[in-house]
Amino acid sequence: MEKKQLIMDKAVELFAKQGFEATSIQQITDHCGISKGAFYLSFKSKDALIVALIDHFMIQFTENIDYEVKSTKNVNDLLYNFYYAVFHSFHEHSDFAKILMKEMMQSFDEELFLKFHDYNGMMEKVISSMVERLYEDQIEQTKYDLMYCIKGLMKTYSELFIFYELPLDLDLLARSLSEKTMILAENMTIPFISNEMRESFNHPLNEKPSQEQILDILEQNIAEMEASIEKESLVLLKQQLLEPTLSPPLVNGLLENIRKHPHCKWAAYLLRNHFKLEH
Amino acid sequence: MEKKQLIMDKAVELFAKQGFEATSIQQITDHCGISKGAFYLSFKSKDALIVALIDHFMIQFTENIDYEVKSTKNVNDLLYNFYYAVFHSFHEHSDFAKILMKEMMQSFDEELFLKFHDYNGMMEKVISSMVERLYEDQIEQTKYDLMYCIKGLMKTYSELFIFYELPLDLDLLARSLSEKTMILAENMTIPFISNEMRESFNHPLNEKPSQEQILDILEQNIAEMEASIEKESLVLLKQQLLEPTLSPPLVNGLLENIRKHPHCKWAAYLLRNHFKLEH
DNA sequence: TTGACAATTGACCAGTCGGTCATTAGTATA
DNA sequence: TATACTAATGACCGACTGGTCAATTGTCAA
Repeated sequence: MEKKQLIMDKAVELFAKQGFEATSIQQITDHCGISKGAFYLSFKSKDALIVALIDHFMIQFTENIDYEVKSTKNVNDLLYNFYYAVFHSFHEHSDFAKILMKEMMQSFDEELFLKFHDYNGMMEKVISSMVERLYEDQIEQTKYDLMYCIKGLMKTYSELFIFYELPLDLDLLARSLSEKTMILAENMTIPFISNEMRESFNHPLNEKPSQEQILDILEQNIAEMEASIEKESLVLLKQQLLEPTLSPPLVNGLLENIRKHPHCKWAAYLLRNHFKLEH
Repeated sequence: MEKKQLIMDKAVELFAKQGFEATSIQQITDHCGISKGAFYLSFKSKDALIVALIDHFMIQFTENIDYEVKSTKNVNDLLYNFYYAVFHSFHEHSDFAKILMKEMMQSFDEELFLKFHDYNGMMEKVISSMVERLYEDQIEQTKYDLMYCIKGLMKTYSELFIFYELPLDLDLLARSLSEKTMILAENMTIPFISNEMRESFNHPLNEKPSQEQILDILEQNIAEMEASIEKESLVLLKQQLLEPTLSPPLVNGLLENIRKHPHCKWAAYLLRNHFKLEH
């Protein structure tokens, strides 16, 4: 299994440098010191590799931001923590961030397109819930504009340190962008994005995952993990999913146990939303 | 020569739909109803085609915005006219805008990268001069942040109607974004982008074109045009460049004559900057 | 040491690509 | 009609791609 990880690590490097289409499997396997045949023992195709990469990183990214927003109690810290977490994640995985920015715009493959669409929808949900917590119904008219401004700031300021390799003052950046966001939220009067407009490029794909789907993922995670606190926590959470007996603090603690494990991030995100825990 | 235009038109359609790399020359020639060999009578390679496309549209785009900003007398209309012109151009050439957004991020080819860099630099100059006219030295600290916010708004709101095909209320959009920009300019206090930072991803490429270079371009334009008012204007402007005799209004009138002709946009832009005409 | 099994290899395949060029079709002049 | 010229064609080329699979190597229990 660590062969899979090796391939993913080296592939991310090459994709970031040259792009997905421009990188051949031969290059990847040369870079790994393995044969071409060995690649196909770990991934059934080149497309399967990029899908695995996107899932691997996007799940971590989405979960991190979601957790940060949900676990911030003081509303005054919300924007700061959000931006800090966003750019911290981008910076930590800057090679993947490069791939994301390059390929997101031109995923002609149906499966990839839907994937990006889904993760985009999740991110919008996180931003939306943050905006609602911040301003409740004060900015009903301009809510969607504010969300798009936040996304615009994220994108533009990301490019600065993703494509140019600058030292990054995360604290200053988060303070600067949260100030900009607050200024906009409190002064905007002319919305451009209406409710109907948003619905016309609707998100019919972003269905809530059913309990069965969550169960599947849990069982899969449990199966592929060695004995550990994380594994026991997963088993307990699975029981809780089937028949709730534990109190919220206990459930929350179990989630804290598993969320640090990279392979459990997705399960943690789904369960947190399922149990409607705010932190 | 109109074969060249046919190929460019059809290629833009296909590139917008499928991307540059994913579109083969065979597809383009099939779509044009010509043979593969005929393609190579008009362009020496596939790369030469995309370079020609980028130049063709970027020159028009840059020139349009520059003209709009320079010719707006009333400072109160400046932002509105700027955004209106930007999105009007994007909308008018939405197929090319798609290509631009997709390929700009991943131009591994040295020549293309420098081209994008150059046009980006020109666009920043236009925005910079606009910001300076609007706020002079009131916002020295936050000037670059404001510029990046403007670019962020442009990018994010472009996606709305470039990738989803929505009806576009240009007036509302321009009003909405210019309000946002003004709010930011007047209230921002925490800059993130410092002078030193900007210099570290510097623009050493964006040299002023020399008089000789402008002359070259003028002569090239004159040579490939049939007799017309535009051609005569070009000849007069060439003389003016060599030894200035005409008064500013006359020069301005000549520029007005040529700027509507697609092939003269570039010359008009260069000359306007050379003669330092404000409108 | 043997033999059964799993892991790994890289030559090979069919297909696509950008690009070339001998050949052909079209056209205007004499 | 014959000639001279250009415009246009598409079969062909070499390079490279993602993917396969018979052959080889490595591993470990008997």
